[in-house]
Amino acid sequence: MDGQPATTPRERYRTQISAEIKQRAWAQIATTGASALSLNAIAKQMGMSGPALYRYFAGRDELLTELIGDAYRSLADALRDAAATHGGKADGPADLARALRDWALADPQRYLLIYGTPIPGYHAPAESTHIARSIMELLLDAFDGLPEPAAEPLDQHLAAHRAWAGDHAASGGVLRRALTFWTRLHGVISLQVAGHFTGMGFDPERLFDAEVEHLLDQ
Amino acid sequence: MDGQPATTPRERYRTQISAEIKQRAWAQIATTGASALSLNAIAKQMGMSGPALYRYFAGRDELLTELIGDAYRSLADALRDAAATHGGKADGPADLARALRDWALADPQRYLLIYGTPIPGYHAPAESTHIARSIMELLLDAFDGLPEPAAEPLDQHLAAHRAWAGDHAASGGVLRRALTFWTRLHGVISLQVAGHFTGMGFDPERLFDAEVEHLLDQ
DNA sequence: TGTACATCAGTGAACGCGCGTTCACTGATGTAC
DNA sequence: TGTACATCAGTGAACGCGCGTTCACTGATGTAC
Repeated sequence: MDGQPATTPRERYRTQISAEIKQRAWAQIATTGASALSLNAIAKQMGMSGPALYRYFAGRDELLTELIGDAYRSLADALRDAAATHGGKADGPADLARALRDWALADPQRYLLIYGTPIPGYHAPAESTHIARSIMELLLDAFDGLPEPAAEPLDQHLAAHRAWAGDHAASGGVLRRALTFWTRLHGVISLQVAGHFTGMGFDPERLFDAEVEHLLDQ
Repeated sequence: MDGQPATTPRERYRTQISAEIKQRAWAQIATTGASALSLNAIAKQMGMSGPALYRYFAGRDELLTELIGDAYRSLADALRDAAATHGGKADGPADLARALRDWALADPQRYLLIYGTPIPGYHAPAESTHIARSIMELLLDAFDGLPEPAAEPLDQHLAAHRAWAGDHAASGGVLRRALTFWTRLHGVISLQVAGHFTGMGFDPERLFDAEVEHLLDQ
């Protein structure tokens, strides 16, 4: 009758519990940071015993791996949405910038899980490399076709070392602008998220907006 | 006979052991990161029992506080040296940029101790605010007196919210350029240190140098 | 120079904690005939 | 519809670990007379 793959009650239950574990893991990370992520603490919150979680994740590292994957995917989605809703290309980069910023500030620890201090002894899953690359492609798309400013020495180097651009046929100038865009945004965001602007008096958003403004005449 | 404050053998011994503790703490941080800093592990390395360290530091937090203070001071010194050795002002900012980069890459974990993900439950000592401010003053000095480019809307906002500039009489344009300089450099450095450039193919140093190049016509 | 005392670095045992992970198990839910 | 079996979520005890920190103590070093 229905063509969808049948989902048994047990399967539904499984995915539900699995989702709750992740959700509580995120809540924990949001308050105490990723290094304090504890399976036992999550289990206790859910009214279960610690070993029960091993029915859902092979261990702490696997849970962390899934969380990092989710974070990456969530960011990629947010940027893809921002790129899609804006048809006209002229404001493309600016929209991506604001999407990145909103995503980062919505949950700073989630941002830091990806772009913050690497967790000692932990190696990012291979999947994250793919997602990171697809994010870069979104950036390249946003800059591709914009009026190109004067060429710079860096353009040649990037054009010659474009492994990160995949199949994208972006010019050296586009590569440079997209990459510079990316590093500048992270400069403002990471300093803000780590609290280095607190007490300085100015509004970080103004600083961020100014960086975005400079994109087009960069 | 000698006017210096007398240093007894005991005092000398104390400062020596104290220094060795810190040194081993740094070595530990360099390999496993700050969150894994362990008093017991340090004591074991030194062939002492754990509680012995309490003769030198009131606890783990105090040791961390001192390390962070040392890191801040070390960075401030490096930047001050870079500012001092260069008499001509034109290249001042570029020298500061390279000093910052060299300092960060010489010991990435030390850089991350300050600019990376904040340690959960730990609050930076008040001293670090002072040092951070003195660093910003070095930046302002470096930009002060350079030919000023066109004014920007951000200039006014910064001129009106200049708590972080202390007594410095820098113009809005100088405030903006110094601050933007700072965030852009951290963008490149933090992404590199967190490993987000690995496998991308290009040379991060070229990207950094390009950012520095843009300083003067910013 | 010698003796009595004070200082203080370091020890070892102990406390209480939480962690990740394994293991044999109970008991409920689903499946096959 | 009913019975026999398989699946599998969750439990509780246990292992071994390392952590920060306290406490009463030993023994060496320094100080005062």
